[in-house]
Amino acid sequence: MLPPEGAIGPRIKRISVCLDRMRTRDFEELELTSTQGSVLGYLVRMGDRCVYPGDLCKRFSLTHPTVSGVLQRLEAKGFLTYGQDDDRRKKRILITDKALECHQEILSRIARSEALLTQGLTPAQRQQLLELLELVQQNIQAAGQLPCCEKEEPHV
Amino acid sequence: MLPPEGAIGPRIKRISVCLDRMRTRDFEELELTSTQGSVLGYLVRMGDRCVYPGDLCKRFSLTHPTVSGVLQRLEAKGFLTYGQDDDRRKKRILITDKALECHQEILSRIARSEALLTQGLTPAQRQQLLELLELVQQNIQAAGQLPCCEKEEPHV
DNA sequence: TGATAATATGTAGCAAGCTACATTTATTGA
DNA sequence: TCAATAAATGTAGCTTGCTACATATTATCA
Repeated sequence: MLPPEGAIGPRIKRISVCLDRMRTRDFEELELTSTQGSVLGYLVRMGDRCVYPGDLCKRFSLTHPTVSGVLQRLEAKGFLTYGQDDDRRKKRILITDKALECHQEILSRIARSEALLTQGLTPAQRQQLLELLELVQQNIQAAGQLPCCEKEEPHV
Repeated sequence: MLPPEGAIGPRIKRISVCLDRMRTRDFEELELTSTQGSVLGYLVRMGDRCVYPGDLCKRFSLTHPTVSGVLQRLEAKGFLTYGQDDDRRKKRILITDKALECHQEILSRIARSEALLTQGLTPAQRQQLLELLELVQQNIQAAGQLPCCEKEEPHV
């Protein structure tokens, strides 16, 4: 029975929540939240390559209703549009000029928050942290922690 | 401009979200969510010591409206009551028999998720990760990332 | 003492997670 | 070919975060 002081889980949760709070404040002047900034930043970095909502689910380990909501809010604010694709089950995502205009701001704010996070760590420590987090992530994903409603239940 | 693969922030966020999802499923048979389990587990471990909502804010780095909501739902499900204190601004939290009955289950589920998280890591790696996360947390808190509405704005 | 400030909590309303269910389109196999 | 399955997304309703605002009580100090 580990005392909470020595527990990894609560510490990760705290950092995640604080980081989201900080980033949402930092993104405020762009009319974006932390999550919206992350998604839009990813779309910007992907450039011309087609991105579908399902890709965002995998990329961010989120369920499709979550991604759906974020995309709807980004569309409502004019940062992207949501079109049809050849495969009409899919929706092709296109970022707008408004998004392109502020894309440098988005990327630099993302980079800034990332830099603040690992401030004072040596490059070796940073690398170590990254590798340890990868192991932790694998542990969770090995435990079958994909979103419940996304799981395929193969027919008998 | 770090590529997302090498970024610490997104990785921490992903792990945090996946962990919450996993724990909420694991807590399902106890009629608790991940957050509710964490809070109730803390209260159980505190035993007779007085705990107030404000203490939970500090403990979990959450704002008071968030804590308020969690406590209200725990009270609605009969896991605790919410009384008056000598200092009538404060509300004293008392866990009920229902909570005491399942407290072993709660604590063992918390321990189980913690164990899964660091499965396969050596004790040294685990310790390293903990220390690195502490540094990261200090970086965030040094950046003044306490909840905005909790901040005292000293009068001129 | 009594006004002002600080402390502790509550409520409203929003974003972002989730599950469960529904819908539409593609794919597959007898 | 066409029924059944899979895939991709949407919606409803919940919890958990947040900010902003409101309220009640205690503490402070001129």
